Amino acid sequence: MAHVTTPPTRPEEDAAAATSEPAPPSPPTIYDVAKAAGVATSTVSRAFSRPGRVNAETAARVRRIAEEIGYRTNPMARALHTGRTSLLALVVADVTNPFFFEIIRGAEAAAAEKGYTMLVADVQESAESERLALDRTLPLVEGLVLATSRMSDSSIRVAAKQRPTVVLNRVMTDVTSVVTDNRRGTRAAVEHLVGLGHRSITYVAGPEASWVDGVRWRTLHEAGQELGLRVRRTAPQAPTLDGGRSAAQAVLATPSTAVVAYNDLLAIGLCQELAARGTDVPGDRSVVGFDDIFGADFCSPPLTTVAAPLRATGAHAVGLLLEQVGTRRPVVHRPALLPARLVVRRSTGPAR
Amino acid sequence: MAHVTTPPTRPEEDAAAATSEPAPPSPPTIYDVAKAAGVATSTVSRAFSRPGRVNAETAARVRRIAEEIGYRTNPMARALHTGRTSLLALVVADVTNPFFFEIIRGAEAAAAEKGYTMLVADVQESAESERLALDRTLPLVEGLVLATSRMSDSSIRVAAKQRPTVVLNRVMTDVTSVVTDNRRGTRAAVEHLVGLGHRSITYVAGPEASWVDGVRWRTLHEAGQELGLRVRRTAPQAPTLDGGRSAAQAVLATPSTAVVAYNDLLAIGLCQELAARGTDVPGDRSVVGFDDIFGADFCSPPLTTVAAPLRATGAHAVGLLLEQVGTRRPVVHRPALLPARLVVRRSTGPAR
DNA sequence: CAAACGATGGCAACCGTTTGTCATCGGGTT
DNA sequence: AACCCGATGACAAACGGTTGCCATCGTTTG
Repeated sequence: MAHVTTPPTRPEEDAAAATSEPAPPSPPTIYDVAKAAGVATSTVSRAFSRPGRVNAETAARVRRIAEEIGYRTNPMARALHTGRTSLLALVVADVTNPFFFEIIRGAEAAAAEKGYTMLVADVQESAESERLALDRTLPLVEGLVLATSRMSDSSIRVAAKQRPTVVLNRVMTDVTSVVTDNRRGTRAAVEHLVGLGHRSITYVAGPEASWVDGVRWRTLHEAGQELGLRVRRTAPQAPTLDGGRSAAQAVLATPSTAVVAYNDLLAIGLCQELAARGTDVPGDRSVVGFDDIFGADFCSPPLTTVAAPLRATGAHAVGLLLEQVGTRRPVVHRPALLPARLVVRRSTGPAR
Repeated sequence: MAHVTTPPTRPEEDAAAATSEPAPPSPPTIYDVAKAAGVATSTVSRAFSRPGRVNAETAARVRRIAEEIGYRTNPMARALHTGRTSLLALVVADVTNPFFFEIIRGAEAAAAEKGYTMLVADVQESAESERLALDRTLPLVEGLVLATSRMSDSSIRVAAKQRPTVVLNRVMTDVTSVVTDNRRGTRAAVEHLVGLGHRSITYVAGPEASWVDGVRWRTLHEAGQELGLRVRRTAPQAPTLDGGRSAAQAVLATPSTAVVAYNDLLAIGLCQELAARGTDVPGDRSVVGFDDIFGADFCSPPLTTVAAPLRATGAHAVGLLLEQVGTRRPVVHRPALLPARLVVRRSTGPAR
C-alpha cells in the first residue's frame, strides 16, 4: 500500500461548499464601528490610540461597541500611514544551528513584551540569500537584528541606513552591536587548561569570515604568549559537526594535550571522530568548545565550554533596537559586552 | 539630478542633527517614477503587475527608470488594497526544540521559492501565548501552518475560518493536515525490538495534549496485543530532556527490557539518567525514540529512532497551504501521510 | 459681561498601490 | 466615408486608518 502523499484537490468542492457558508464576510472596519457608535471614524481611531484625546465615556462606549462587533484594527492600514508595522526582523545564518535557539527565544520574548512581532529569517549561511531576505523584509519591518551576518560591513551599513539595526557577535563602528566577552571567556578557558597542567594548545579554527573567530584566536594566542604556552592553529573549518570531524586528523598530528575549538559543534564533531580513532577525551586530549549550545550537555563526553549568554544577547539586542525605533535620528551605542562563563564538564581533564 | 517627490512640508528638523545626515529621505514612490517617466501611476503599476497590459516599450522604459531611481513597491500599500502580504506564518510550540529545525527549513524554503516570507512564531508550549501570537499575526498573513498546536480543535477551527490553514502532526476533519505515518513507524520500531528478542515494552508517554502521543501509544498497544507482548505505559511527561530523566525511575520499576519514548528528547534524557544510575543502554534496556532530531546521532549512545521526514513535512505543508491561498473558497484535503523510517543506531540491542 | 480657553468631536487630506472604467488614437472593414 | 475595434494610457475611486486643523460649546477669568 502506497503512502498517499499529495491527494489531488477535489473539484466538486465549489458547488458543495457554497451551500455551507454564504459568503466570506469581510471583517468590520473602523467605519462600521463609527456608524454603530454614532461618531466619526476619527473618534474611533482616537478612542484606541489616544485615549486621553476623547471623552472617557465616549471612548469606553466606542471600545465596547468595537468589542461587540469584533473589530480589530488592520495593521496594514495603520502601517501605511504611520510606518509602524510592529514587526522586527531577526536574520540568522542558519535556523538549524542550535547556537541561535536561545538567541531567537530571547529576542522574541523581548519583542513580544513590547508589542512587537519577530520575523525570523533563515539565510542558510549565504550572503546572497541574506541580501535577498533583507530585500524582502526590510520594507516591512521597523528594525533589524543581524545575528552573525555573512555580509560585508558595507552591505550591513546599507541596510542600517534604511532601518535601525543591531548586529550580534560582530563589532562595527557605526552600527550598534552586542557581543559576548570573548576575551575573558577565552582567557578563562586557557586558565582552566593551564590549571590542569596543559602547556600546549591547538585551536581548531572556524570560518575565516567570522569576526568572532579572529577574536578568539588572537586572545588565545596572546594568552599563550603571556603564560608561556605552545599555541597552534588548524586550517579553517566549517562550523559544523563535520567540520569538527575533519579536524581530527590535524589535531592528532600535533602533540598538544588540549584543544580549543571555535565552537561547540566543531568540538562535538571532533570528540566523535577522536573517539572513533581510539583517542580518549579527556584522557588523551582535553577539548573545550564555545557557546554551550543545546546538546553540549548530552554529547559524549559532556563538553566543557565557554557559555555565551545567548538568551540575554537576543533580548539585549532587541532592547537596544527598540530604543532606536522610535527616534528619527539613528543612535549608535558602543558595543555591548555580555559576560561569558566557563562551564566545566567532562571533556577536560589533567594533562597526560 | 533631483527628482522632487512630494514635498511634504518637512519643518527642517533640529539644526544640530542636520550635520551628520542631511535628511531621512523618504523612499521613492510610484509617483516619483510616474513623473520621471512622464506617465500615469497606473501605468507604472501595471508595468510591474500586468506587463501585457501596457506597451512593451513603455513598460521597459518605466522599469528602467524605476530601477535608476531605486523604486521598490511598498508592500503595505499593496496589501492594503489587495490583501496580499506575501507573508505566511508558521507557529511552533517551541523554537528551541530541535524537532522543528528541519520543519522550519523546509517550510521556509518552500515559501521563499514561491515568493512568500515565513514568519516563525514561537509560542513556548502554551495555548495561551499561541492564541496571542495568532491574534498578532493572523491579520498580517495570508496563510497559517500550525506545527503541533497546543490549542483545542475548536480554537484551530476559528483560526482556520479566517485564513487558509494547514496543521502538522494532528488530524482534523475540516482542516488540511500533514502527518507522518506514525502507525507504520511505531510498528517498525516494535518489530525491530521483537526481532531482538524483547517481549516486554514500556512506553514513556508525552504530553496528554499531543495528538501524536495518542497515536503512538495506541499503535504500540495494538501491536503488543497482536504479537503477544507485555506493554506498559508511564505517566505523561513533558517532551524535554528533563521529562526523560524523570521517567527513569518509573522505567526502572518495570521489568521491561525495551523502552519506546514519545520522542527523542525524552529518549535522550532517559538514557542520560539511566546511565547515571548505572543501567547500561542497550545492555540492560533498549531505548527507541521518535523523530531523529539534531543530536540523536551524537548522544550517548547514539539513538535508535523512528525518523520523521521533517523537512518534507514543512515543505509539503506550505505547498498545500499555497494551493488554498489563491482561492476564495477553502479547500480541505484529506490528511497527507508522509512515511517514517526506522534508523537503527546503538541504543537498541538484544534482550537480556 | 466679554474675552479667552480647554475639552471634545468632526472634516478631510493624506499614506502608496491597485484596478475598474473611460477616452483616445490609429487602422482595418465594408 | 462611416464604423468598429483593439491597444494603450489616464482618471479616480477605493483599501482602512491617522492626524492636523477647525468648529462648537460650556467654563473660567479679568
